[in-house]
Amino acid sequence: MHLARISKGSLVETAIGSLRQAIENGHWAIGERLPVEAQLSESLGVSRNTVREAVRVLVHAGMLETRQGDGTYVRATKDAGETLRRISRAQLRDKLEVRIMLETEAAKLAAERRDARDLERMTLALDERAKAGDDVESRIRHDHAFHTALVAASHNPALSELYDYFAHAVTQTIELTELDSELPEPSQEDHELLLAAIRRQDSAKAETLSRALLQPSLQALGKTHP
Amino acid sequence: MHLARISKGSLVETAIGSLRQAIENGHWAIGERLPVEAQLSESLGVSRNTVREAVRVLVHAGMLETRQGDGTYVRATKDAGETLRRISRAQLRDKLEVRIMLETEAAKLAAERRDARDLERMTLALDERAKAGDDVESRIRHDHAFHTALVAASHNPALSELYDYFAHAVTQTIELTELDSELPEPSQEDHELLLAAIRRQDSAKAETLSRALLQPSLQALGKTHP
DNA sequence: TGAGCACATTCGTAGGATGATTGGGTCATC
DNA sequence: GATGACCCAATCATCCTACGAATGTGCTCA
Repeated sequence: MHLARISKGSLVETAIGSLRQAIENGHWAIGERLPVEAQLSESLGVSRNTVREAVRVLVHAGMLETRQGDGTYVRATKDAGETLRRISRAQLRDKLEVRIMLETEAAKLAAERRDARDLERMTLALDERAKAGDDVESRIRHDHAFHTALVAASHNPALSELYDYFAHAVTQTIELTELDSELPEPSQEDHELLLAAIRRQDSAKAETLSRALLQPSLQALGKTHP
Repeated sequence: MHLARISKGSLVETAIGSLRQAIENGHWAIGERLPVEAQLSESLGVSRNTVREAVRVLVHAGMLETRQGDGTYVRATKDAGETLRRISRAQLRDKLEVRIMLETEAAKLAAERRDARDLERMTLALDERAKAGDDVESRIRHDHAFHTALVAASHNPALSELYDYFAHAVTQTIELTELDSELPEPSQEDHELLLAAIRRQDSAKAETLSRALLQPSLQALGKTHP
């Protein structure tokens, strides 16, 4: 049996929740200035230190902005941190699916936008990957470098950042659950073909090959895996 | 001429950077316990309050975990918050491009996985959108509901969360820069066709229609827009 | 009019004090 | 020996007061 915890969390967490909800409900509009810390401290019934920790968290979540000597202002009504927290709780299969779609779209764009430097980086990483041979640790490192270079060749920084996050999240989960051995590993040839498609700017082929690269891993995962 | 700022930010920000780098460099392994607050306070040369604010931020970034009466432990070596911060700084065009690719992939999946409830929600939202007529505020609200329902029909929570974030980020930026009037608005017919494709599980058509829906907006944006 | 300065306001940092929680050790009991 | 109650040190959580730093405002004075 599972008993719910009595306390909903620390005072700081409660304060974060109150402030977040007030902002999401539009209690303060974007650009508007919040009451001063002392005022918030009194309203929330906690000390100024506690308010400061809560505000600092929301600042890093992109909701607030503080300016010393001026005040605290609302920057956004959506909590970016909460978004990632929910994503991190998603199932491995779903995260891997997102990673694959990000990489596939990146491959398409890369085929259209790649320049000489992009090709150079991808080629180098792939060569190193081949040289790694049975050195698993080295092969994984250069494999990662190749995929990162591929996504970077899309010349979309937002996409690159997002891919890095999902690739890292997926890798870490796989390592922690020790699923490595159960998952199929894409061959060097598949990688070479993908790079070749991008080199000759064959966007459609790059899409197909990229998707095929990790699709087996996705199918090896049941919906039951965390 | 532009002079670099002397200080990289407040002491708390500096402390966050130090701790983050130490963790990323593996100074403490995952699961390992950090020194106590007093120790960190001395090592970083800042007060304990400052350390606490920094640690609290990293806890919400998913890197650390604190347990009262026990200690502070490393949970991950990548800072999820930093990822979103970089994404939020990306150009509007890049974010819109990511939003479009997320929605397009979602449309494909939705065509395969949608159930009766999904179709019901999408149909309802689209009908309301039509009824809204010249009521811009209402039309936007139901348009948003339709797109959210469409992505939800992919039955991938991670994808849904991600889409919500980008849709929100794009919408907010557009509103703040008052670009609304310059951007083309997809017609009701285009939406109806997309829903029809999803209803008859025509994945390929859903992909094409979804991409076509927002592609004009993307092209209306130059790389120069923030 | 305009430049510069004084000042109140506000966030930033420091240090100490106390409470709450946890984990481990001790010890009596069976 | 196993078990449970209890104590205790370590650690985070919260609060308080004080002072520093930065900002915006309004006033002074040339």
